Parts: sequence; structure tokens; C-alpha cells
Amino acid sequence: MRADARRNHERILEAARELFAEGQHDVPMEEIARRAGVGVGTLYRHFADKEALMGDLVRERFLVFNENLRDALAALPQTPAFEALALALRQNATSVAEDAATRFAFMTGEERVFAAAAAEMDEFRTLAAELVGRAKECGELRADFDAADIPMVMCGVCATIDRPKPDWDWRRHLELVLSGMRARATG
Amino acid sequence: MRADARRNHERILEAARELFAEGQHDVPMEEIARRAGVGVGTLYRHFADKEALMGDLVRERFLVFNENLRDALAALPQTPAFEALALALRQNATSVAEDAATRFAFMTGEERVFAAAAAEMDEFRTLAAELVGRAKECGELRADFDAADIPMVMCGVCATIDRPKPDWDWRRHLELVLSGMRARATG
DNA sequence: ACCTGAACACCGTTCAAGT
DNA sequence: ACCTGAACACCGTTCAAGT
Repeated sequence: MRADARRNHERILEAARELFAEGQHDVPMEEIARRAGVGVGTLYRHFADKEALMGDLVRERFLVFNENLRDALAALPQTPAFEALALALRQNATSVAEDAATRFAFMTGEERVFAAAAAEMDEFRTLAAELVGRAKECGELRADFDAADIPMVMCGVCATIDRPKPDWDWRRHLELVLSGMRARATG
Repeated sequence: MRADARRNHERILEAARELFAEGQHDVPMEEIARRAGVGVGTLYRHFADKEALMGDLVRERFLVFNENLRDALAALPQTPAFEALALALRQNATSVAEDAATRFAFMTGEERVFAAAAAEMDEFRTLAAELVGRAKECGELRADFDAADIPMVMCGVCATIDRPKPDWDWRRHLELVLSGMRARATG
């Protein structure tokens, strides 16, 4: 790939992140191209369509998620496994809250958006399963919790993050879910 | 309103429900009009725009939610308050799961969609507050749970309902949340 | 009063022409 | 190889003409 092409690729992603961050709910491809300083044709040369562009944003976000999960695993066993898991989920939610582009992609994205991040999502599942296993072993996480429940509950918290209301607070939502995950004290 | 106009109004809502139920993610206004047997102009005579149409679908769904909450209140005190609340939430989630049109409206709707159902949502909040109060009184619901958390967690479960994945199960999600809501046994 | 559908606007996507 | 932007397709919405 030529140097100018690579630069354009980066500029397009950056322009998308900027425009979504500026608050409009959706952003036209035309506008993303203009902000990136390229023609629409160039945008479509780099990304098959809008879903592919959003897929790349999702992919980058999963790289961050996975780093948070790896940090959590690295903190074991000094940190109790449930607390390490809870911290990683709080970090992931915060990272989504700060990135309007990914949030839009998560909420409106069809299958093809997530297909672009399949490898990273696989790694996410593997790391989550490891962490969930460790937290169950020490009896801090309820025994019937499944690793696949992690993406599911995160999806729920994301929905709250994405539609802020005066009397909603996604941190409360997450803490409530964490509380449901925590094992009850055994008699 | 003339009889034929009233019939058209009903037909349009019915057509929208049908088409969304048939599985496409979104449905063009043109297609809704055709299915209802009217011109697009007529559709726009009955509903200011697409959001207003979806708002009416949301409004009807809230009528069902409120009925479920009233049933729960009527079952007190024979039924324990927390169980009555849990049943109502399960019924509401099931009703959303069976209505693709409302689900789409909930997930993609902007403020204006919910504005159309403002009165019904107010009643929902009132009923939910009453039920939450009763469940706290008997110590079955955790004391720091707020009535406003009900719509918030339901929004999270809706997100799971709306994007089914092979290893996700919205009923599990709801039960997990309910488990987080339940008061811990006091020492 | 209410209905109709051609026409317009907006935005995702393509492609012939350029460097 | 890569870039450009005019052109096309699709869909939400309007409005002049009809009953």
C-alpha cells in the first residue's frame, strides 16, 4: 500500500471518530470523506461500504477490551478474580461511553459490522472464559454464570449508555448487573 | 373522523406490525402504505412522519406494560411484592419479544418516538414506583434500588432481545438482573 | 374531508475519466 | 496504483390535482 493511501485510510477512520464525537446521531459518508480531505470514491476504495467502516471502528474498540481483560488476568491472584473481572467490565463500559462512533456501530450495526471484528471477538470470548473460570473457582462468581453472558450484559449496559435519560445512570446499571453476578454468601 | 379514515388509520398500524413481524429489519413507508391499501399521501395524513407512526406502536405497547403492572399491584398482598414485580417484568419482556415493530421502534427511535407515548410512560413510572415501594417495604427488593432503574434495565434486556445471538438468551439476562435486584438475606 | 401518486431531497454506492 | 466527483438508486416527505 502506498504511503498516501495508508495516510488516507487513517484519516478516514479519524474523521469518522471525530464527526460521531461531535454529536450528530448518524453521519453521511459524504461528510466523512470531506472531513478526511478525500473524495467519496476514495472512501469506498478503502472500505467496501459503511458497515465495513463501522466494523473497523468496532475492531479497534475490541482491541482495547481485550487489553483490559489481559490486564485483569495479569493481576491475578493478587487481585481477587471477581474484582479483576468487575474492573475490566467497568473499564470497557467507560471506553464505550467515550467513543460515540463505536457506540453507534454497536447499536445500529448488522451482522457485517461484527464480522469485521470476528478475530478480536473470538479472543475476547477466550479471555472472558478464562477470567470467568477463575472467578468461579474461588467462589466469588455465581456458579451458573456463563462466559457468554459477559457480552450479553455488556450489550445491555451499552444500550443504556447510548440513550442517556435524566434519571438513568449506566454505572448504576453495570453495578446492578455485577451484583447479580456475584455469588451469594454460602450459609 | 370519517369512518373510512378511521379504518385507514387502523389498517396502517396493522400493516406496519405485519411487515416488521415478517422479518426485515426496517420497512419503507411506501411498503407500509401499499400493504394498508392506501397511497403514501394518506399515510402522511394520518401520521406526521415515520417517527410518529412508530410512536403510536410504542404507545400501544406501553398500554400492555401498564396493564401487567396493574395486575401485579392487584395481586398484592397475596403474592409477595417482589414476585409480582418479577412476573410483570417477565410479561413485559415477552410482549416485546413477540412484537418486532415495537422492538425496532425502541431500538432506533429518537426522542420524538417516545414523546408520542409520554402519558403512558408517565403512568408506567407511577405504577412502577408503587410496586417498587411495596417490594422494598417487605424487604424483598434491595433498598438502594430506584423505580427509575426499571425502565433502564428493561432497555438493557430489550437490546438483547433485539439482537439474538446463538449463545445469548434474554430470559437469562432478565433473571440475572432480577437476581441483582433481590435483597440479600440479612444476617 | 379525505385520497392519490408524481416529484423532490437526501444519502449510500458506483464508475468513467483523470493523475 | 490510486484518486475524483458526477450520476444512479432508494426511501422519506411534500403537494398539486382529484373525489
